[in-house]
This record gives sequence, C-alpha cells and structure tokens, in this order.
Amino acid sequence: MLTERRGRILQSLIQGYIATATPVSSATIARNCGLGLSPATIRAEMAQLEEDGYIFQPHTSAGRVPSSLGYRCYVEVLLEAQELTQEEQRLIRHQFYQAGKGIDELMHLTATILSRMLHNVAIVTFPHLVEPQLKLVNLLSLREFSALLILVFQNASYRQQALTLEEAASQEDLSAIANKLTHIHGGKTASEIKASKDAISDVEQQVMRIVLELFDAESRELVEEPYFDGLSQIMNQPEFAKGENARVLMELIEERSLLKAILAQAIGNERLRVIIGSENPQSTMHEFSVVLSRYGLPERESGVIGVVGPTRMPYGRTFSAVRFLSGTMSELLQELHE
Amino acid sequence: MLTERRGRILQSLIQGYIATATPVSSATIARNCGLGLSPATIRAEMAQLEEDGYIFQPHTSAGRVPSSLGYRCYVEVLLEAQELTQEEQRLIRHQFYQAGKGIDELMHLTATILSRMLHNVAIVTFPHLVEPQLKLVNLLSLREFSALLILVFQNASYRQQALTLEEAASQEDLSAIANKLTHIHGGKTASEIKASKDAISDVEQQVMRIVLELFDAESRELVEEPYFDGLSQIMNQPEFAKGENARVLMELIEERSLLKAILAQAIGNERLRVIIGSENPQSTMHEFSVVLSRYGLPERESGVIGVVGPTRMPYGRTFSAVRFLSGTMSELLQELHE
DNA sequence: AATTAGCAGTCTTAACATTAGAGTGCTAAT
DNA sequence: ATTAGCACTCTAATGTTAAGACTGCTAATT
Repeated sequence: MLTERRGRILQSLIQGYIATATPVSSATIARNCGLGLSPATIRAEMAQLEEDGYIFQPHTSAGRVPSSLGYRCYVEVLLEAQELTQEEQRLIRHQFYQAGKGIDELMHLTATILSRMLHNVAIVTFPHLVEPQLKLVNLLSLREFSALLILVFQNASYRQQALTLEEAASQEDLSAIANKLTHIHGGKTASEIKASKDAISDVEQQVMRIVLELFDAESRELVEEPYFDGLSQIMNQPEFAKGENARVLMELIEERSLLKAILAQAIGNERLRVIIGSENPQSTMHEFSVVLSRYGLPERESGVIGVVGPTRMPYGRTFSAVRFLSGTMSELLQELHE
Repeated sequence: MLTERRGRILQSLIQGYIATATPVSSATIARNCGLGLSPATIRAEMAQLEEDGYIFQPHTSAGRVPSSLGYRCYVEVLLEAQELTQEEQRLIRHQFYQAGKGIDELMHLTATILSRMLHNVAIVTFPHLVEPQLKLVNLLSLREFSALLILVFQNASYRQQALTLEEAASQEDLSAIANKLTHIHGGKTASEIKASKDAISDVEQQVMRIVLELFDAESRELVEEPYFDGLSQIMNQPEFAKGENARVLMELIEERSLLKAILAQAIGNERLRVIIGSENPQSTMHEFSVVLSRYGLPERESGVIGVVGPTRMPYGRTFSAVRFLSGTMSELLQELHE
C-alpha cells in the first residue's frame, strides 16, 4: 500500500533524482520533503517502497533510484499539473506566427521547439487521413515517357509521385486523362474507386494503379514518416556519456518500422500517452521513456507528436509542453483547412 | 623527405592502425611491412616520420598513430587503387535495378548501400539545377483561399509549395492563371523572368513572387537539403565509445548550415575530394574525415554524395565505393531525364 | 506505537603503491 | 647501414588502504 506519507517521500525522491541524476539518500529526502521527519524514519519507509518495487538501490551503500513502476506512480498520482507560463505560451505562439503556413514547416518548428525546451528528442509525424476522399487528379508532363502525378484530397492535403509512362504522352494527353479521372472519381473514397470498374485505357489504368497506391499510403498506415529533432540536445544528457545508449537511440531512429510501432501506441483525442522504461514491449527501449499525443482531428485526420528521452525525464514539464504543442498544432491544422 | 622506405613503413603503420584502432609498434610493422628489417631500424625511421609530422605517439610507451598529414600522404601517394569486385558491383546494380525510379528512392538507396558497406555515415543531397528553365506552372485549388503551386523545369525536376491566396479563386481561375503564366514564361530562366515586366493581376503577381522564390531555391544554393543514413553503423565504431564524438556528429547533422558548408567543398566532375581531420576548417570536425563526390552533370545538374567517419577510415574502400556509386547515380539520373 | 539517535556494517570511490609489460631511444657491435 | 641488446619511461592492471556515503538495526525517547 502506498500511504500518503510514502507517496510524499517517493515524490521527493523522484524530483531529486530527475534534478541531479544521482541516487537519492534518506538524508536528502529528509531535508527536502517537508515532512519534518528524520532520515531514520525516511529509511524505514524507503525500505517498504523498495519492497513494493517503486525504487531500488544500484548497490548497497548508495541512495535509491526510481524504478519504472515508481515513475508510473509519480506521473499517475503524485505529479501536480504544471502548465507552461503565459510568457512561454506567448513565445511559442509568436514563433508559429512568424513561420510560414506549410504543414512541413509547422512540423519542423514544433519538433525544434519541443526538443529545445525539453533537451530531448522530439518526433512529429505528418498528419494522415483516416478516410480520404479524392478531390482531383493532375498529371504534369516531365518527359516524353515520364510524368508527375498529383493527388489532391478533399481536405486540402496532397501527395505526388513521379511515374514512367508505358506509352508516350504530351501534356495535352495527360491533361485529358487527368480531367477524365477527376470527373469519374472526384469525391470518392478508396473503396468506392476500387468498386467502380469503368472501362478505361491502358495509360489510365496505369495511372489509377498509382492513385490507389497513394491512397493506401495516405490511409492505411497508422503512422506516417516521422520527422525528428534534438539528437544533439539529448547527447548532452549524462545518460549518454557512455555511448551505449546513443547506439540504441540511433537504431531506433533508423529502423523506421520500430519507431512506427512505438508511435502507433499514441491514442486518439487529446489524451497524453506515456510509456516508461520497461513498460515498453521493445526491450532495447527499457532505458527510455516516450511521451505521445495525437494532434489534429482524431477521427478524420491526425498525426503524432512525441518526445523520447531517458526514463529520468522532467515528466511534468514534458506533459505540459507536449499537450500545449499538440493543441497548437491541431488549431493550426484546422486553420489550414478552413 | 619521405623516402621510398619510410613511405612503406608509413603505409604499413596506417593499414595496421585502420585495422586495429590501436597505436602500432615498430615490432608489428617489422613483421608486416615486408621490408625484412628489424624493429630497431623501423624505430629509427619512425622517429624521422614523427619529426616530419606524419605520425605521433599518444604517450611515451605506446606505438605510433597517423596524423592528418600522415593520412593525407597515404591517400595521395601510398594508397594503391582497389576497385570493388565484380561481384560487389553486380550486387549494387541489382539493388538499383530492383528499386523504383524516383529520385528520392535513388538517394535513399545510395545512402543505405554506402553506409552499410563502410560502416560510416553516408550523405546524399538532392541534385540541383545550375540554370533552371521553366517548363510549366500549375496551380491546384486546395481550399477557397489556398492553392498548391507546382513548377516543372525543362529537365524534368519539379518543386511545389502550398500558398494562401489573397483573394478567393476557383480551380478554373487558377488553371487560367497557370496557363497564362506558362505561356508567358515557359522556357525562360530566372533572370529572364525577372526582366520581363508584363502587367499582370494581383493574384498573378503573388504567384510569380513564389515562383521566383522557388527558382532561387533550385539554383542559388550550391547544396540541397541532405539526406543521410548510417548513424547506427557509426555508433559501433570504437571512436564513439566515449560519447563525446557522438555529440559532435549530431550537432553537425542538425546544424544544417554547417553540414552544407562542408558539402559545398565538393568539386565538379567525377573527381573525389577528401578532407582529413584537422584539414577541415571547422575545428569540431578535427576528429572526422569526409569523402565527397559530385554526381550528375557537373555543369548542368548535380548533387553531392559523401561519407563521414572517424579519421581512421578505410580510405581505399571508401574511395572506390563513393566513386562507383557516384557514377551509378550519374547514369541513373541521366536515364531518368532521357 | 511511532519516531529517532546512534552505531555497526557494507559497499563505493579515490588515492596511492606496486608490478608487469609494451615500446621506445640509444649505443656499441656487426 | 643495420641490428642486438639494454636501460628507461610510461601505461595499464592489480592490490591496498582509507575515507565517506548510506543503510539497517536496536535501543532509547516521545
């Protein structure tokens, strides 16, 4: 049982550990926790906390360090909400105000702000559509046998891809094809397009194959190609002095499938999700915590925004920063489309 | 003066150091250099090599380690050319054959192959045009007040950007504008477009502002946004065990201006450029070497392909790999456009 | 019954000494 | 010109010791 008092002690211990990155002793807690107890009493409680798995000793004559369970408990019940100050919020808004309006720019800026604020790696994914509807198809001639295919979706997002044509086509030919396909399929979803079996020419069929592929890319994958920032920030953390953790982090980032698996754990709505150390099914991530939030319109179009860092992470501040930026991104995305 | 014999000794020393990452002793060299000399003689020569600045001792009772000058000398005169084997070349070509034809895919694949082969970080930049000519302008309506602007250049490369319109416009309006602008400016270069001062509408003027910006982006910057791969590879090198070097590398990669400054040193043609350790003006890069090559058509359209790693790098293999992939990329780019 | 002072006990860390060995530079012999 | 031989230096490994950090326990205190 985690009594009121043990909670306070755990809280003080975790705050101390987050601040100093060294095991925390009973004396330190006695000094800081504000309970007016002697180190001896704190020690008795710490023994219990250890037994319950909230904290542990790296070795005998050291202080205690929080376990994943300890952190979990901390973020769940002990952490008092701490929003960003008005000044901070103003500053962030100002940066967005100054920046361009492209979705890419927004993502990059968000990642940069987050990583600078928290000194950890920030990840932002491109927002994807849940059930995209085609607005129009366009084809631009690049060469005799190659063209650029652009899809615009109802909600104003778009995708493009270059393709090699099976037969030569001029810009006029391509425009005709594009107009025809837009006319036939405009307003449809992927499944509706697949259903309609109109007789069309070879080139048109080829184009439609790619169109459907792009549709799939837009809708099927839960998580889009992630953009990240803050690698140089996180390398300054004491956890990375050895270099072993650095290797794991690089592998995470370059092994996209792994990264996506982790990001996919972000749930809908504005709710924050946090995965602490050994809670992560991926064993290489046991030294790291991940804070995730969806942004956008959960049921229609959304991306993920997240922070990755050592388990010793300023959770309160991370939550408020991620929550705030997730909100800001959602607003801006909304604006972008209306 | 670097006599024939001292050269052989330096060569053996560098090969040894590259292979083992530990200082090389006179005995080791005597064993491997094939000169049939005793360690004592080697020692005398090594003393001279040290005096001339080719090698140095990390501390007294250690073997010698090559300096930047030593490596320079090695790559310049001592290194015997070693091409990739037929088998390796075949394997690489096969991978390109299997992959798609998009320029992005090509870049990613090249970076991946390079970093896997050399266990270092590979960097590939998007090819840019030296003097781009406009082929056509296209505008797609995203929302009432926002549109997607696409520029296609004569050589089949393209750029796009979303923009917010000053006044509402339908797809028909936009198509009309795009056609008009294409008609007026098709085939022109940036300077020609700037020169022509046709009276055009507000919206058209707005569009042209962006068009010129995109032109600038395509032609002005010597080096385009770089893509890189192999972070996890390089972290396995012994040089990164401490983590200090990891930080520097991350800073290089995230500080794009710095990275671009380094990549900009790539010279034209197929020639390789290598910057070794302290030769680099950037002092944070003194522990690293960079191997660069331009690919594409040097005077018309080209990008940079490069490898970054510790100064202790298998230069021979790196050169042949970069040279080969640079050639392959050039060919594929050519094909893509013809 | 809860708290705490006091203290013994454990373990880490730093500092220092010792040693083995790696590698050199020098010199005298070849 | 080369080399065997050796003294010398310095590192890295190992061991020793001492200081100090914390804890856990116990008996006294509130």
